[in-house]
Amino acid sequence: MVTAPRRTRRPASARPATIREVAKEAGVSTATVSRVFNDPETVKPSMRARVMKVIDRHHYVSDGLAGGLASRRSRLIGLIIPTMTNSIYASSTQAIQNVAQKAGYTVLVGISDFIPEQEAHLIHQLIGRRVEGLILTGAERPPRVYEKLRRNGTPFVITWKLARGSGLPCVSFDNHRAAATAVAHLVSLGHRRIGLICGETAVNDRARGRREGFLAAMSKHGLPIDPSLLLERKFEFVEGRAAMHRMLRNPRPPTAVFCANDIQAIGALSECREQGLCVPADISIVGFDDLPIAQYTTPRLTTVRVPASDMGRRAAEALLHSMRAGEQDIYVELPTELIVRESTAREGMGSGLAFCLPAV
Amino acid sequence: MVTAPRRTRRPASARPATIREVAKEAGVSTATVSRVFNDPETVKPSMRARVMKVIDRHHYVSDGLAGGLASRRSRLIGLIIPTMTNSIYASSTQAIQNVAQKAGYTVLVGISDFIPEQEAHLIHQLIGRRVEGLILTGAERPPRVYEKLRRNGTPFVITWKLARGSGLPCVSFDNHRAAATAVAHLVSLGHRRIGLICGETAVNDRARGRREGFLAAMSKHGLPIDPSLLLERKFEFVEGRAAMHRMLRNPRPPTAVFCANDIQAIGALSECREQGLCVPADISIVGFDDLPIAQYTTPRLTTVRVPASDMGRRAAEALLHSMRAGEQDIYVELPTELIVRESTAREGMGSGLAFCLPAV
DNA sequence: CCGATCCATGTAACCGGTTACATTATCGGG
DNA sequence: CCCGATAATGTAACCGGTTACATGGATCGG
Repeated sequence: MVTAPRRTRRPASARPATIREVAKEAGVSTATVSRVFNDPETVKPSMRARVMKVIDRHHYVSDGLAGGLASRRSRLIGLIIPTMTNSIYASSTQAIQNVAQKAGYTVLVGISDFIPEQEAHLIHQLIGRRVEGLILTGAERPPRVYEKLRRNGTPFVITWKLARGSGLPCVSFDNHRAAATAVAHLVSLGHRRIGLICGETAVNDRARGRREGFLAAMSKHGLPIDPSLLLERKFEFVEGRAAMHRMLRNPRPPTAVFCANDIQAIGALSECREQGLCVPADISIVGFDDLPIAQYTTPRLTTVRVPASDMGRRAAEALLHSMRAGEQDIYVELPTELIVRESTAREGMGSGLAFCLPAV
Repeated sequence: MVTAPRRTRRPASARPATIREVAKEAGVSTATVSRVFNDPETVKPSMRARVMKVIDRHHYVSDGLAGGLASRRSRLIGLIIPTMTNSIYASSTQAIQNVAQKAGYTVLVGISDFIPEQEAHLIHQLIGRRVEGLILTGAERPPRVYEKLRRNGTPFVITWKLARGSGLPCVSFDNHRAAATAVAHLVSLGHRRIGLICGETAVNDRARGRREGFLAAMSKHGLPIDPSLLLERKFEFVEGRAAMHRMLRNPRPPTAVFCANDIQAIGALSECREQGLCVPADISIVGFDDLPIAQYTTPRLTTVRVPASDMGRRAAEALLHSMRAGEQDIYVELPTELIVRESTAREGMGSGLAFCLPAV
């Protein structure tokens, strides 16, 4: 039996051209071709033109793997976010992409789905891709992960969570304080029985920060905390809805609910409407994030605006700087802002007001 | 003056370990270490354990650039989408990520922002990263781009647009037909004066498909087309709002509007409410995409459900298959579905109905 | 007990760029 | 017209993995 050649060659047209082929055809050395890309000023215009012609003719695209390996610069930065279904991450991601692109970097995005093991795996993968820097979401992960980052010399920065005291580089706002602001707003409107709907604190230190901010604010204002009014759900509309459903079946339902993110808040809003309750007359709702959609709900959502885009931009800038400078002491705290719209009102206004929505 | 060494070395702890270091310390050859990763069954368990110990101790992470170069397999697939702010792309992206991950691939996402040059640039970049396959949005791009893909042997698949007749591989639904369905629904409710709000057809062949579907359906039903009722805007809530504002200031406003995406539809909805109009009593609105949020608007949005997640999954699967098989004839058409909710009603019902929302 | 076979491992060429350094053109001044 | 400086280009050793092939040891049937 005749053995076929081991590696079946693709048709020539589909095998990308190499720098040596280009160099040969242009009658120059590979170094010159390389310089045409990386240091165009150092090659004489006439020669540059000659090389460019060959490049264009062959649709030559320089191999980033080889280039990255040789130069020890992948021109890649990594980003890990927990989910794509919450559009708040779209804002920060967009901002990061912008900064990165301007600096000549490509962004590798990993989605962890709130699963710590998945996140650790993604970090490993991205280190393997030799990203020159990494933007992480949240600060909580096993020490071995941080150790791996350190040993592989990958600079990183944490977002969405202030990593106070830990010495970890971070660019974020204060989840704790922001949540407290929301509670303070509700208290100032006379609410005393306030519920909380938030993400799963076991796998989400941002949600935990907000929860703790909520609890701290409650006790600061001398309000009792009813554990049956503390609900944790996944980041989905339906989950927010289900949580609110539960909240309303409580023998003593709350007069206001703080939702630690807008997605759940909008689900909650919809559940109230379904139950024939008027927001804000019967019950007040505060969200968190200030998604674009928050201005378009009925009623418009009172929420905590989070500097997602700014945070992304500054995190990326800080990361690029730390990549160049080699030092990692980044600590940036960004402000949040309570946006009061229509979903919150004085406690005890009762139902039947003119602007109360009828159940459909 | 004393010259410093050219390349300042990072501290040893931050220089990632190499396979040769690991091999040496474990007392084996680099081939064995490599096999521990890529072909674990072929190395004796005792040896594997010995190597793994060294790997763990050093937090060794194999260099994907070098590996990709040597094996000619980057284990990367590329995805280009126009924007992150429309969450419909999150669904398809998520699905793609899932399939890719299961097959051992990482997804490189590029955002084109609806700018053709930007898209061409991203495609070039991704080819350069030696993605083994590429998932594109829409079919329209200069021939040189397709030529570049061909010459570099990068398989690809087009999504969000059926590339009929062009012979280009695609997995999509039919924008044209889906839009026509929406119009048919409105016509069946007695509407004759129907407006269109859609994306910018000049840079978006999906929007163009929907627009053409709209026009075709209108003339099929013998309805006149008023150019002043054909509006194109960017994909933003505010843009949909502004478009509807314009629509309503028309001397003869439409009784129904088809919005070629939900984002703009929700903006339009909000503008109607602002103007004291009742949807659907005064004016009907149909969206397109069926974003999760469409169930939570007031009124709930009638819209065309698009198989985003399915499409992403099938596109990724088809791409992986075509990467292996080396052939590129993919043509998959997925169904869409009109989801009738509350934002559409019979024409001429007039205002003042019980469930009409008062302006706030 | 020997050669064929198979399994586990080692050797080293190679992937396609980059870049330090060497070499050759170019140019201005004496 | 020659010399030294400078600009432009070439040479070839890497970068850190992979893998075809070689090698050596164990197994086994005859």
